[in-house]
Amino acid sequence: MKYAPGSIEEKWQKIWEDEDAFATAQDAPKDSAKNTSANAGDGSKPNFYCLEMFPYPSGNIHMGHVRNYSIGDVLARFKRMQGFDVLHPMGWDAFGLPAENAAIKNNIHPAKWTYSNMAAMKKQLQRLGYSYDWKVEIATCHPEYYRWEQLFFLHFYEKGLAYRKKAAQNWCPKCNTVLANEQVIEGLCWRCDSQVQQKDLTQWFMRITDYAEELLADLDKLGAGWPERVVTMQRNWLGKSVGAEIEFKLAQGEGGKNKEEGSIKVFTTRQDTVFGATFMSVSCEHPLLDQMIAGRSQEAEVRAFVEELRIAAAAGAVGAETDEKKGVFTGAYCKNAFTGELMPIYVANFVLAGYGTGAVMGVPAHDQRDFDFARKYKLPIRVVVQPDGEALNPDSMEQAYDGPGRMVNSGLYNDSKNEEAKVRIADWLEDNKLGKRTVNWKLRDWNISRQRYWGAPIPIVYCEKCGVVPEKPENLPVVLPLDVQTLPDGRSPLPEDPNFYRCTCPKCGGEARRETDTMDTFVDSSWYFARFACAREKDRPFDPEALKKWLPVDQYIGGVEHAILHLLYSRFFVKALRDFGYMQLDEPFANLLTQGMVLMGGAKMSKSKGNVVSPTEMIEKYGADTVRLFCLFAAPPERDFDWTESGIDGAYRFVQRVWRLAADLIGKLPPALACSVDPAAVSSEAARETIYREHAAVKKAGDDINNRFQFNTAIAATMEMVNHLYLVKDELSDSEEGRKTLASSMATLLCMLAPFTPHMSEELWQALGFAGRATHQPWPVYSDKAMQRSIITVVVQVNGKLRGKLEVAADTPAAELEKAALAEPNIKRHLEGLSVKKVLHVPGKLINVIAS
RNA sequence: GCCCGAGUGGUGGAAUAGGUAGACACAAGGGACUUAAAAUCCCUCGGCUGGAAACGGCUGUGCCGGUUCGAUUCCGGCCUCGGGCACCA
Repeated sequence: MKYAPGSIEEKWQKIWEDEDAFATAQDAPKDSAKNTSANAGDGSKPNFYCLEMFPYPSGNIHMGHVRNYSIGDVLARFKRMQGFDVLHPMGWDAFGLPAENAAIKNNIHPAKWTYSNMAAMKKQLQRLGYSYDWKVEIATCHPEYYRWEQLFFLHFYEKGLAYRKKAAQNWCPKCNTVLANEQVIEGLCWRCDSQVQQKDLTQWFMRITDYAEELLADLDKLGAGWPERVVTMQRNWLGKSVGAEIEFKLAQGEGGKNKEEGSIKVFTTRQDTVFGATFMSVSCEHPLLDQMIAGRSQEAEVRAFVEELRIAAAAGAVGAETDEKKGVFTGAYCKNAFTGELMPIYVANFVLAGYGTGAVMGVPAHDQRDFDFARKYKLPIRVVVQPDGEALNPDSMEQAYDGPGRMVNSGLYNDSKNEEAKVRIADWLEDNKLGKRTVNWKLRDWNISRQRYWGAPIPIVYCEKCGVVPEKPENLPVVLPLDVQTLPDGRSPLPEDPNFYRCTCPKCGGEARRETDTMDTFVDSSWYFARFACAREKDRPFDPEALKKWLPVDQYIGGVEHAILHLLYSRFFVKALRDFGYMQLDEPFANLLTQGMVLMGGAKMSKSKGNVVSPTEMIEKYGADTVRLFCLFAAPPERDFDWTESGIDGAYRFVQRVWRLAADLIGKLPPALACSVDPAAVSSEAARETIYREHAAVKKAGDDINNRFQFNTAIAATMEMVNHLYLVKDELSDSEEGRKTLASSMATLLCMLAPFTPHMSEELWQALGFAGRATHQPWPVYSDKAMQRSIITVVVQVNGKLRGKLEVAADTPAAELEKAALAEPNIKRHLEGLSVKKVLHVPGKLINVIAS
């Protein structure tokens, strides 16, 4: 019986499909509720939602997909064997730019390109034997999907959570569209690495900042189920700073001829250092700037400086910490209400217009950047916080001091701790209406407008009479027209397609123009996991009962590159949908596994580097089972691993080794179930040892899969079992009890391998004459009794060093054991000339003789 | 600069609760089978070292120190690599 993976795999994929082997009970029972306990006790089947990040239909799956989906599939299959009702769906993140680029390049319609890619990739996924319930497949480019997204947009709009704003936006010249802040990585476009520019545009925003506090607070809830670094990355991205806003009134400076009106507000986390504020710096976009410099001798110089910064920003030369701190005096002053002193106002290149108030009070003694700036422009430095046991001298300081200490030069706050002063000064600001406590976030609202064609239309209409008018829910979906020609320069055809943009105003019925921007595709992927729970729902986006049953996702698996983008947007969406009344859920993903990359020669696989391994070729050569097995055996899932030819060869060898082992036993074994032989019922040592190893392997593999996602060691456990079975199979084949033992072990082995190499397991399960399907077997149950060995090895140490081993009966009394340990020749030798102080005994493990 | 994570054989990696370091593989070497090769099956495999052998000794988990009968594991300090954030006031 030769191992021919191709035909076996095809055979079983067909059978699984015919038998609808991976169907989920989509009609949730009426009183369903999230129930993830394997022993619910009430007879209902516990449920488990296993989800892998759905792919963009580029046309071909790559090894990263194979790894991602193999991890998910092992878990889904394992959970089914454990008795869970498992939802394991797959779909397509089908809108997006590559479809348009391909359209331009190959002169094919984006829709056609996308749909044929989806079909091709679906075949590839099926070829890998993944246990998806394809009946709930979804594609975000389908109007039946995005109609609900458009409905959600109307809710966002109605609640003021979607709004239009003109502002400087991140613009990618290559993609011809704006980008959200999250999509700009170190000043470059996340997709094409082009230098991002700034452009003034009117765009639609989602008010994600309204949820900042909750997004931050709920990170704590995720703690146990999410990798710490993802939580940290989100926390940093939200960027909460607690401090105060302080108002500084403009004041008459020397020879001031200008009328000084208004005030400059700053945000600071260090209001305790306000007595040390000796100058003010503002961004070049500060609203009071024009007024401050108008007619002053400094005007020309300031304008030149501002222009210089603007050119740099437009070219994408975004400021970095390493850039030289530069500024120009405006000629204007403001007054520090605490010291009564005048503070010169500078325009400075390091002040961000978009953070805080666009103005910063300069406290040179206690902020490094202000310190550098003050030294450069000869501005006064005043120490107001003294660290314990050290006296800072403003003239000799070499760097700012930003640690804790006692207040000095700060009027009535002197001598108090700076943390106390922080509170009292905040109180004072509020009492005297010169400021207030406030919180600042790094998080910005989410720009979701894209000047692209292949996306979900934003359901908004512009009417000359009524202004911005939301589409009526009953008019949804606003269908993206498919009968358009993509434009060669990448611009969207929608603004030039009257059939699309011409419409009637939902309010007054007059002629109006449709919004021609489409939604960021990250909107599409921010709620797909919920739709999977009730994908066939026709008249509403969700069936609340189904959501209650399946959400949150019990295990979400995907690449860490989505740590901020997708995972943050999805969390926001769930909270918003909850507030719209669609779900009772705070967080979408209870547990998150971020899998590592598949590398080749230490580098990420990429076409340009020429180090790509095609999954299709590998499957042809070795079969899907081997490819799956290797992806999981090479390393633990979170870690990157290197693809090696010899590595997959090894996996292939193992698969064949199992095959030969079973082939040799076909027709010789009685039908059996996993773990079905009582060790007390066998007489031979070989049989007992085999049963012992069988149960130990089940325990280890189950633990490794369930609690640790350590698939590599779970596989290692099956390998050890196979190695052992090779050694004993001839001996055991000779007796009735031996054949029973072998049959039980083989059943156990095939069950344990079923999540990893499902086709081979099915085929051998059938060939050995076992009943039913390997896929539908319960996960084997080990018994502690079967794992009790009668002879155990006890390690003997002298002063913590291994000096000998004792093979003894497991029930040897402790005193006798210790005696035997001391009598062991090598131990005796090491104790020569020493006196025994103590004998430490860890039962069943070791004896440590402490002597000196 | 700040915040995470990781450093273990020739290689990928094990050691789950402080208790036999190197499971399981890959590579390498040897043997059996074969006319031969491949495949397969079996054995060896951290370094140094004693012994004919059986079996021992020393050393060893990035570096230095600490706690402990005992440390890859805990604590303190450092080094290197990887990742994230980065003019955030």
